[in-house]
Amino acid sequence: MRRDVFQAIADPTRREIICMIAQKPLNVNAVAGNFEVSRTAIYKHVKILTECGLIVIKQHGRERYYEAKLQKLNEVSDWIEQYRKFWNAKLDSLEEYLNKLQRENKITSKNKKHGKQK
Amino acid sequence: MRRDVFQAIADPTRREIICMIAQKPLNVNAVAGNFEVSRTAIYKHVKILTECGLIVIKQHGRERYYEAKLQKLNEVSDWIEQYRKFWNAKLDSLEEYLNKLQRENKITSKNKKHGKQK
DNA sequence: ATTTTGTGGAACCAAAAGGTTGCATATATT
DNA sequence: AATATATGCAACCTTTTGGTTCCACAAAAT
Repeated sequence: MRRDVFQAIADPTRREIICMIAQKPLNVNAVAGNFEVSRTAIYKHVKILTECGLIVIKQHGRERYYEAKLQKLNEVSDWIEQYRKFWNAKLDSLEEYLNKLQRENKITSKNKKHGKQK
Repeated sequence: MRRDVFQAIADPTRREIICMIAQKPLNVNAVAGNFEVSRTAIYKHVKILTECGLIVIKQHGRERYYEAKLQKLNEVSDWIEQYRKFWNAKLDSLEEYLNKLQRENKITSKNKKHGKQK
């Protein structure tokens, strides 16, 4: 039973749940009311989210409110950030290419001006 | 057969594969050589990664080199970024609290100065 | 020409994931 | 006290996932 943030956010339903309770804390029924699936199914998703620390539970009488605690998402964005330089490098060389095109275009424009100006 | 980036990076083996070929393009055997599992297992992981666009294949003779193409990871980091304000907000109020503590401490220090200066 | 190497993929399997119904229990409401 | 509501969770089912072995085929190497 692997339970890390990467796996937690892999499921679209769980991402929706995160979206909902990030706005304001809700209890299971309130969350389940917005889905087709049963309360138990939502309960299981929420359990996974609490087990990996993306949600905390605040009890009020018999009701339990789920609160988003999304700092753990940093694990994911940190992992992604280490690769950003790779695709930025690619984009940089694209930019360079475009600049080169532009320089060439300038020359062409000059030629045009000289050769075809009306 | 859902095939989105969130699900693709959920598996730790696939994240390792991404890490490896981000350094330099490799073929299946080279990748599989670094894992305990079979070539076929790696082949399947790579297939998933290509199907969601995180990897492209460059063929050289009978060899196929996998290249990382990680721009799609933006989908994930964009999703995370929309929530950063939530946990930053929490950090902000912590900072405010610390500032308040510091202000109170200043007053205490002043009192100390007045009362206990040598 | 024959053998070796690199690869894709079918067929199969066990475990995990995501769902359900049904029941127990604690807290509010009447 | 009796009823209604909010919740946790066991038991069960189906589909997906991650793995395997085995075979086919194309390109290199001998």
